[in-house]
Amino acid sequence: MAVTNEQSDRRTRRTRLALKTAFIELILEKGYDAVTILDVTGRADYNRGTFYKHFIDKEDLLREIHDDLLTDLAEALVRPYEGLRQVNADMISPSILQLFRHIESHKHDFLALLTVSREKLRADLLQTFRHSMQEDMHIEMKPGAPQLDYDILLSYQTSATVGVIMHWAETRFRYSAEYMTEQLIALVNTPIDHIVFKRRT
Amino acid sequence: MAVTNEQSDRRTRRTRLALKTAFIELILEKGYDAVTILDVTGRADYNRGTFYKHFIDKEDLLREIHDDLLTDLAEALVRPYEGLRQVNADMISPSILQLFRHIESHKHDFLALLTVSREKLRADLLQTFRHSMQEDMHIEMKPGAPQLDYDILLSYQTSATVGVIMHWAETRFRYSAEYMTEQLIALVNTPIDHIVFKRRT
DNA sequence: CAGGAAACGTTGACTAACCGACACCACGAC
DNA sequence: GTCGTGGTGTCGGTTAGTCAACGTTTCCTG
Repeated sequence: MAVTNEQSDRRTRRTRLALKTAFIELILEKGYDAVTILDVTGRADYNRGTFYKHFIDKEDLLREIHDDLLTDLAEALVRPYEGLRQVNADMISPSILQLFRHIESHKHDFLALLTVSREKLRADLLQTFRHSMQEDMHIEMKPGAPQLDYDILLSYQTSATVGVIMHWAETRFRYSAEYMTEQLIALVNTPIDHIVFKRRT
Repeated sequence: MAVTNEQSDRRTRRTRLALKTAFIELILEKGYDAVTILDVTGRADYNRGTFYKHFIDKEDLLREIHDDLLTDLAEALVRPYEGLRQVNADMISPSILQLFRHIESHKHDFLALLTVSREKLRADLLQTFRHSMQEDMHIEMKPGAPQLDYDILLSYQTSATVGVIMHWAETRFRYSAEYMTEQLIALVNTPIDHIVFKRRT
């Protein structure tokens, strides 16, 4: 049997979404291991057999949720750059904001994935962001500035961004996407020698 | 073709509920007359043809929502009395609370019906409440108390209750079901001659 | 360890929902 | 006038989801 359709039929879209949503809720409530297929289909109000029309097993469903999220995030990150011939520093902020807003609107997905596999999520975020930035552009230094290596710059920036995102999630998204963006952009724009670290008295 | 079953199949339950919910949302957004079948099925994400598998037309759908609500309310009203041989005054409060809680949890339905046909809703509420109380019980006066006519008592009580509910809805359910119950019970228990109406100075 | 419950994974017959197409209206625009 | 444009109601063929049933595995508890 061919893998059949993708999202063409309303019914499949509805069902897959309902199963994913139910799964995420249940993971947050009782933890990944404790969730059964029966739980998922029960919560979503579908027949148990229907699950197997769409997914191989629990891991398969989780993997798809994971992949969906990462794909969407990568897309949100580069969408603001679409059509632009070159990207100046002032275009970074909208892009980061898009990214943070998307995370905020999918915070349950994010938290569920976080509880299941924190380090895998971090690693995949790093890899995805790096990859989609690398695909989309390269850099060129203004004359007089020190020449920077793009690969190193990317490592620096993506690590910092992902670090902030993980912290944001782990503190349960206390602040708004707007505030987080503001802070991150401020950090990017502040040379380290403008900051004074003082020893606690 | 037999009328088939009622709510047996998950699919029919899902679909009917989704269509009803979408319809209610749309009524509140743009008004009953402006809502098309295409709007409803679009919002609910179902094929237009599916609508006609379940409902004859827009009025049919509205009528069903209306009937559902009234049936549920009547049921909520008498459920607390179930199994009791006799009902004393102190059992009224839980019953009213049940009723108000149910309305609160279906406030969108209520508001939608309110905007479509205010007076029909009031009339049907009166009729339904009166009917389900009349079915369930009769009264007996304690010796020494003035002998009251049950039919008149019912008119008095149901009108008062429905009046309070309508006011509650029209002020967009500002207060909680608990508060409304408290107030209504206090009114029932306060003889009119304990209240002093003063002319505004 | 045995026995039983609970979840799994799969099957097959049935049916709701899908989609695209049809003809029919109502209405406003040109 | 008539030409869209947009909503209605209906149809037939196709496909997703339903339910009940099956044997299997897993895991707990007496």
